[in-house]
Amino acid sequence: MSFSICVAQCTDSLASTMDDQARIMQSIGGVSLAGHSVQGGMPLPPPHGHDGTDGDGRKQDIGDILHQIMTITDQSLDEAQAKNRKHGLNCHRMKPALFSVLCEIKEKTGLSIRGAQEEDPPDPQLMRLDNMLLAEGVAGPEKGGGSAAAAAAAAASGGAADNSIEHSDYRAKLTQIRQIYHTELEKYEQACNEFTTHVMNLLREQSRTRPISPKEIERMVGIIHRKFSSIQMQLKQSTCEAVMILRSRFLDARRKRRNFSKQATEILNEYFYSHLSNPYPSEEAKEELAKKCSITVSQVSNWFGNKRIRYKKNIGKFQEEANLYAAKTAVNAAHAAAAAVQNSQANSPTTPNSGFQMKDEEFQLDSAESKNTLLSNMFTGSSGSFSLPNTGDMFLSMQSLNGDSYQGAQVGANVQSQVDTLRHVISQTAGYNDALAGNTMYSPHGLNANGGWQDATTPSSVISPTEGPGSVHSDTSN
DNA sequence: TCAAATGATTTTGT
DNA sequence: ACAAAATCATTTGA
Repeated sequence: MSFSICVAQCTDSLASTMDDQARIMQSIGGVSLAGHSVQGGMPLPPPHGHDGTDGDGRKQDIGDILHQIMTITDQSLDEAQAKNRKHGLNCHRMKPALFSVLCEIKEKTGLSIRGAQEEDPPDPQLMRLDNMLLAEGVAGPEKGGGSAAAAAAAAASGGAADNSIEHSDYRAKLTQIRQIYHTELEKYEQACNEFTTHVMNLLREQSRTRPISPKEIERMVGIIHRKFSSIQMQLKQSTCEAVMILRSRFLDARRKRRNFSKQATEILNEYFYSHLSNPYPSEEAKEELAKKCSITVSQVSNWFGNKRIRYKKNIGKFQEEANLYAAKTAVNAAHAAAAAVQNSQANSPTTPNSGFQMKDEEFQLDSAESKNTLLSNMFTGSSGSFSLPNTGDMFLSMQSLNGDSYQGAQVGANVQSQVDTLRHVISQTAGYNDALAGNTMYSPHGLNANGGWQDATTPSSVISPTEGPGSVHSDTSN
């Protein structure tokens, strides 16, 4: 990617900092060299000037040497020739003197290290990127961090998108990004180290011809590192972007929606229709449903939210479904009730509602519909005439089965919800037109006049005194 | 290919 | 914070 460009940039700017020094030297040299025009590449002049004028000769001498130094820095260093020349310069008798002069000049110009650059404070932007990469599992400890990151990502995106097939795909891509990131990072580090040692060597060598304090070297190293870390930041940034794109593509549940399994839908529907008067599962109930359906709790919440609204919007459309599930749970209810009654009879012979004993065999019918008819027949009586007060009484008695007052043996399954279901069945068949007669209790679906559920305020328990006797508060499910 | 169904998200109200 | 309502984006079945 932009690696080579960045390195080039870095080298450029580094070169420019070195140019600065060269320029300073040039300006220093420029003063004393005025008027001279010695071209580079010349062998060292004879140690001493020709004629007597001592000052003049020495001046020229120094000028020559300086110029040669300049030429050396200007020229490429890799020629073997240059080595010889450098050596010659280093061994020149004027060298120590020149060196000390340079030191002096340098001190006067106060070039050394101004401000020392304050141990660069941690860049907040970089920190943010680092944190994010760590959270996404791109940076940080080797393998295994990926799954944690995926989980974190899932949690961040609303808790949905559970461990599924898509996740493995996502993880594979994330690993790919991770690998690229790490190889690039390694490359940068290597390049940075190489470059640093190269510059250090260069400076060390130069320090023989000009004064370079260790602080200066340090500063130079700092510059290099800063340059490279800015490159690293670019890498981190683009990695973050890549992860973001990946995440939005793979973890956006809306895109990758999957219908729940039939079984899950069944379970949810069963719960919904058997708690029709108050279809607000408690937190525990949600958890249990989630476990049963192998979906998340928030998915359960979503499902109930959708279901409530859609049911309410078009009750007619759901009628059939409601009947189906009502019948289904009614069968279960019958099972449970039968078991419970038998159980309780064993314990206390005076258990009420003995008329509610149903035998399993009575429900061995193949279609839900026929079950339903059977049930409604049961409750409406053979004549088909359905009297509201009777059913009301019946439910009262049924509720007493599960009421607080009931001290007998434990009633097996959730009789409350079963009552709900049964009531629904009845309302579907005979009792429905009677609902207009003013008894809201038998209006289907537990919806009140305002279109709200009868006790939507508290999802679990709390019986409101205004409710009819048949009102059910469920959520003691099991 | 299309409409219906459906799971998820966003907006709004409390 | 939670639920209703509206909406979106996808799946499914004809």
